[in-house]
Amino acid sequence: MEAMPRPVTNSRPGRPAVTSREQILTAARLLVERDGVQKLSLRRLAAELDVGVTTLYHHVRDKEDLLIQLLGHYAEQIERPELPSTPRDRILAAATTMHDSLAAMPWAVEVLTADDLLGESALWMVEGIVGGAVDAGCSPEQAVVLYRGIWYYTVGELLVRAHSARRREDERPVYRDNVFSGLDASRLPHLAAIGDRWAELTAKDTYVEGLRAFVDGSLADRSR
Amino acid sequence: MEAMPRPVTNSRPGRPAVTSREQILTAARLLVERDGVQKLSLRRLAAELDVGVTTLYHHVRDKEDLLIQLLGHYAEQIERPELPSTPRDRILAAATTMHDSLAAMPWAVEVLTADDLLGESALWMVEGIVGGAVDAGCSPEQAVVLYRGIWYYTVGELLVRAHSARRREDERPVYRDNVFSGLDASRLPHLAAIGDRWAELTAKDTYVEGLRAFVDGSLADRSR
DNA sequence: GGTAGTTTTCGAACGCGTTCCGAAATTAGC
DNA sequence: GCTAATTTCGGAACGCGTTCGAAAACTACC
Repeated sequence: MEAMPRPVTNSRPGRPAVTSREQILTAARLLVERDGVQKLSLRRLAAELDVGVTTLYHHVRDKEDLLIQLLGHYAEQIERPELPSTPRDRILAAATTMHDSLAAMPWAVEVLTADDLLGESALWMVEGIVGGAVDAGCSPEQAVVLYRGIWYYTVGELLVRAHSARRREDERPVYRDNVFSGLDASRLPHLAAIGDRWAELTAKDTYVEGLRAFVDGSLADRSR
Repeated sequence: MEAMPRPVTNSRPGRPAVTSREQILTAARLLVERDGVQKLSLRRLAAELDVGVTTLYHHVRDKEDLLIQLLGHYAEQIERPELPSTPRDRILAAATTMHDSLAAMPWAVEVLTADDLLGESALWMVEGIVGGAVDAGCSPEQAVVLYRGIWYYTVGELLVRAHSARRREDERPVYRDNVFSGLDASRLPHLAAIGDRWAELTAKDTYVEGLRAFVDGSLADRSR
């Protein structure tokens, strides 16, 4: 974090910058990996870089922007698996990679809704899904609808599960667990029949199961 | 917000409460409807009730708790439509009601991931989905998986769309619009083929379309 | 009436994201 | 060299959610 000697002529007028977007992102990554994303604040980041807090705002628009760019950094490191040649399986594989990669970055959930995805370097996964859909006989419109559905489903799953995981850490009771015990069996017969098993059933990871259902259902009513 | 004269004997020991959960929620609702959810802060709320800020923390655990309870209040007002008798259509109708009700409360997105749903008064929608699935031949396990998939998909759709809507308000450019113009057609052929139409295609509301695909795909591989 | 126990209130303080605006440090033109 | 333009820096301040702890207001019991 040492200020290195700059070239005497710096092409542009104005006060020379003491830091850069690149340095900020590197430091942010360091902080996230060292202390967790919860501890990442602009003030800490500025302190780490030995820079005024507001200085950061000349390089990133706001904290969300920072996190999005950080996500982009990580997205470049996602290793790209060999996608299957069958269209349907290609869709499933790309979506699963997308999901698992994001699930492996627990801090990412805070910005998941921000952008359709993780940046240019991760578009190959979108391509895998859209291309698979087209190869399976979908029109471009249907392919985009399919991709968006997968994205919604994936984001929802990640956010809801991350939230309930955080709750469990804080030892706050999960709301539903209490409600499902004493249900009015005449008004809500099926829920009452499930009863206590609800907690157990919602604990299971069923991402791929739902994904398969969604993809198969989408491909079933494609044109031609 | 006047302190009304209390009965001389108050059953419980301790300093008498100057406000109640009920009053807090009512005031919060007022603030939300008057100034929007963005302006709802515990400080404003305390000022509205003429009460110290920290006093609120004896009636609600934190702001998220407040919003969840607020959501529960609103959920009671969701009018309950006649659900179709066909299992599949019943699922679709219940899910659509769930989605549309939440979409009509734009402030609700801030807590959507918090709970599986909107409180006890809205369980009839869950019952509609789970019951429909069971009536269609699903096992209880499959029914719960189906419900959770719908919930993930719905939450994801609401959050992503709410986020991009907020972006549009702030006049921040949507990231993807810029990226999709110049794509490497050799690496990402299908995305390049779609090109500029991406923005237009993602603008459309395709919730029900995806929902139908998901439900049909789930029901297709049910037991028996 | 006094004292103990209980519950609620609320001011003070912390760290946070963000905005404002004047100061500082550089280049370009004279 | 001087001045103007330009760009970045960073201190001060705002409102926010949240925590802490001491004081207040009540009941119950002696």
